[in-house]
Amino acid sequence: MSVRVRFAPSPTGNLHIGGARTALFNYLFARHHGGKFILRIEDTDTTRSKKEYEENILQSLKWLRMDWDEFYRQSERMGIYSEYLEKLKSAGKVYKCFCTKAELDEKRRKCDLMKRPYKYDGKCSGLSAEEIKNLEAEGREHVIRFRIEPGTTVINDLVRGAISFDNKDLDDFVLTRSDGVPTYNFCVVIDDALMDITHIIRGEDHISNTPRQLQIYKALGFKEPFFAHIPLIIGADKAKMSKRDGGVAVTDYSGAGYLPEATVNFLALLGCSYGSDEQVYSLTALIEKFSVEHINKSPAVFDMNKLEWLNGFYIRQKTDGELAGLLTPYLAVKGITPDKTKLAAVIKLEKERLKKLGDIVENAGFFFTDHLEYDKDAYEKFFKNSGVLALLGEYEHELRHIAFDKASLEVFTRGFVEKKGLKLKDIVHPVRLALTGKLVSAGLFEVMETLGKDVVLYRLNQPR
RNA sequence: GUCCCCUUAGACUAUUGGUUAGGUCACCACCCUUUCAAGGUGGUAGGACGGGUUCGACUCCCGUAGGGGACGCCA
Repeated sequence: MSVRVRFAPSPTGNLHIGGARTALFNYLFARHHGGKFILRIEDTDTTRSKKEYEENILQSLKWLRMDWDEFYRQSERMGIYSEYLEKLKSAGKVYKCFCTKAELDEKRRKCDLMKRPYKYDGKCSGLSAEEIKNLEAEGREHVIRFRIEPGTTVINDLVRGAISFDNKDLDDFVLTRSDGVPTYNFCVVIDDALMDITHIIRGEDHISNTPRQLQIYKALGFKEPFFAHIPLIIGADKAKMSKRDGGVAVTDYSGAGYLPEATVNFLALLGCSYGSDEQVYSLTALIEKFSVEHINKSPAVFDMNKLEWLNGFYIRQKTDGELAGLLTPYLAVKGITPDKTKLAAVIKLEKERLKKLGDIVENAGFFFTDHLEYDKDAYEKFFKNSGVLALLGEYEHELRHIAFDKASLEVFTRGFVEKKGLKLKDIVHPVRLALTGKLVSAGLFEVMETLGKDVVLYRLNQPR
């Protein structure tokens, strides 16, 4: 049987960067084996699921270049779940539970107080037909719970080997809510079985759900899939990823100007290896080399440094033309709409200095503005010095007669400082400050050439 | 607290009982140099701890410590 895997996000938030990695591993596995990658939206939580989140998830997956072969939405499959619920009912595997949320909350609170683990106590598991009738007559709502069998449940995990659970640590969990909508633990099983999912690759946060799900497989006589629980991504502080780690949503990263190639490459490297010391992998290369055997067991820290390095690397691989298209939106949001020639010249200078596309604004904004903002400390240091100002004045004066290409500018400038008995840096730094407002930039003479004579002469006069 | 999982440098990883424990990011130094970046060269830094098993342990087993996850009418 050919491989079929799925990514099953719930649309209760934007696609999480960790979720994207889970999707990636599934995608790589499917493509590596020539199997199918299925996308299934798990939207049974009707109060929290939002269409906009589903759209964000689809958009993020597309941005990462992951295409899916089949698409499902659990909310559209309700009939199927109730059909299987009937089977469980007639097999006596489930029961109605009339406990209210308030009652359960109270029990949980008490357990917490006594430092005892909470587990549903099975209060309603032995209700007689008559008791049920009476409760229903009172108009009491109920959920359906699954009756856990005694014994032990073993997960044969492709990443971790055998993981075994004593069923007495499991409680009778809810299959359908009081409004009749089935819950996650029920729907996943039905869907995975009916969709012929062969391998379930998901985050290790699902390990503890797996024994419950396995019980449903057994009760319904479904064939068990293979499981591979992958380690989670954690933040620099070793806790869950948070906003401070650079964003939790894929769209945070796309928005900041990380390239999909870099993001995919980086995520693929977290918690997995590919049989060589190479760090740079295209999607195609990842597909070729991916293997669950190479997935690690321990959580991986999301290392911004490495992401930035990879992203800078991929930016440098882009052609100037590609970069023009990529960078334009980042300038546009700042109201900058450069002409093609100017943009091309700026890209040449900034390309190898960008860690992310969004850096273009900070790095090169001065090329496109009429109102320079000067670095405050640097301004004090250089432009409160009459000697420096006089020097700038002379430089500007002589510059009027110089051809404005970087080679001529450099020859002239070197001659100028030599004549004055100065070092090159004595003129370069104040000039850079006057032209860019900053102490760091691309090569000064290239900057001058790109800025053009008029602007350069004008800006050299401004500090006075 | 209970259950489950994990543990090679600051970070990601290689190693599958015999290696001078390898690579990458970060960091440091030097080169290049007008600053930054890029590039080049070199460097600092690692098997959590304690017991076993074995001729030999990073690798296997046990314990401890630390970390992560789960404990919902969320997924």
